[in-house]
Amino acid sequence: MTKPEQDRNISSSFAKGLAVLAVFDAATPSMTLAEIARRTRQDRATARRGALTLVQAGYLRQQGRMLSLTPRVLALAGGFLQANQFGRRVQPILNQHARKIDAEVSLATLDQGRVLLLAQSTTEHGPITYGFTAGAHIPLVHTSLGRMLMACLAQEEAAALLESADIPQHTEQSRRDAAEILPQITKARSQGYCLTDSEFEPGIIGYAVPVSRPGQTPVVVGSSAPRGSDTGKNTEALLQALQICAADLRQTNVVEDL
Amino acid sequence: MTKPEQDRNISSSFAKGLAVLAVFDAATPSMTLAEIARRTRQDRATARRGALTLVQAGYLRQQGRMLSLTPRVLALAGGFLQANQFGRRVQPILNQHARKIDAEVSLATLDQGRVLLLAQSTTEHGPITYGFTAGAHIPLVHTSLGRMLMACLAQEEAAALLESADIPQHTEQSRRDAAEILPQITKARSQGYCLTDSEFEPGIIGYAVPVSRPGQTPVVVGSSAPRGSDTGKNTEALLQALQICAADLRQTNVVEDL
DNA sequence: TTGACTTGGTTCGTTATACGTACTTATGAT
DNA sequence: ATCATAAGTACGTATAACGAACCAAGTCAA
Repeated sequence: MTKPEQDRNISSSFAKGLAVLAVFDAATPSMTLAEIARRTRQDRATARRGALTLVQAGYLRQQGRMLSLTPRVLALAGGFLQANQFGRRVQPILNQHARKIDAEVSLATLDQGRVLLLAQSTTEHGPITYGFTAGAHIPLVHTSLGRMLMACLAQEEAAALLESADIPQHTEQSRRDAAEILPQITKARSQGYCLTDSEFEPGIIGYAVPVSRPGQTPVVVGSSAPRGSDTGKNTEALLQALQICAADLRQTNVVEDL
Repeated sequence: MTKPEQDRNISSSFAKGLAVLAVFDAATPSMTLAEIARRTRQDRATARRGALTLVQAGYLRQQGRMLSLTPRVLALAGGFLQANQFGRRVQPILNQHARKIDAEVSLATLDQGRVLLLAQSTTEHGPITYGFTAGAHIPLVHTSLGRMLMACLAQEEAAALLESADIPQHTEQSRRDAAEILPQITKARSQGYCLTDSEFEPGIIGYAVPVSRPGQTPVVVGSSAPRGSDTGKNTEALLQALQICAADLRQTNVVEDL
């Protein structure tokens, strides 16, 4: 037939099941079977089998007709975090610098065109907290982390990614034109850091610098602070602190291969 | 035939694939195909299909003949953490009390008979850090967290769990006899807290108190500190702080249903 | 060197199994 | 009541997962 040569090395049922697990994100923490089927574009019966299998495996729990994730999914992430020594090597560095600059410091990478938060300092001092956690997806085009990540890519890749991304309007200052944003990315790449001003949260300036070396999987660290009177002076200090943080992280070699 | 009546609602291929994903834990962060097959007790060809599917889905990466987890698994955990407001509600509470008592505070639950770390304060002050992260499995029988978790179960359940658990010898002080440990659990249940002394790390005292209400899924918070001259006085203060921490967590209602 | 062993990859016939349609039974809102 | 949506059940069919058998390449010991 005109069948697209189904790869015998790939288990399609497994792939479909994984898709079911993956639809549970921050936006939709608990869903009905019908909803899962719709979002995964799977047949209801198929989605149901996948979901019930996940329930039996302990990754989903069913209360009434709603399905939601169980803590067991954390164990999957735990494997990654432990393997890469996040607890022992990464987190201390983030915390140390966070305390120094008195603001939250975040480590992020790209995951299927979205910004994936890998780790985050969790000292209490920071004036702002968005409530993000490791594993959270954050906006791509209007955050310093996202733009710096795109700047880690080659120009064409960044342009393509930006093109395919949707551009929401978080604040009045959010730039909405890709033609206006791309130069910002180019600039970030050449100067080695990225600043955003009020494009995600009004009055908040975002700072980000790269951690990964050119060619590697993009990884960046960033922070944010409210715009104040001494912003100019602070910017200098913050960026410098982030650069040191990035250097410390590079030395651990844990971000070598993500 | 004598077939064990395979449930038509469960996708066995999917379940097998999940098993492949789950073998990647802290002990074995990267494995070969043959190793995966052995540990999952699957046919080599079957394990290979599962692993390749995971690679294609982006959860595993292949370098040479070694397979390891990608950061994408964090996104799965992120769904759970965001859904339960860990970043916004849980983490701040843990940090706050950690700072007060100047030690790491951990939140844990039971997952298939093992202790699963849900979250952890990450202030830098604490004198000791084991490098555990959210999603890590920690010892069950020789930690205060583990024993307090067992104490949250009914006596028979706890006994059964203890019976089935293996009892390693982390230190010279590690009690190795279940008949000696069970009373400790009973005691923890009746007095509402649990202490362990040097059974996991020499010279370290572990403290834990329950968070969940009786009947709910067991959840506990705990901390640890080196044994000092003023231990007795500290114990009082630490336990009290943990109790308050637990009460604060209860008020958030986020641990209601895990 | 040889030989025994492990690993990764491929092929392929068989059969188990996942699929999806169709139908029935809840649930809930208007 | 009706209409709409969700969940559960059943089953015939097509397919896709299975695992045995195979080859090739590497590893280690004798």
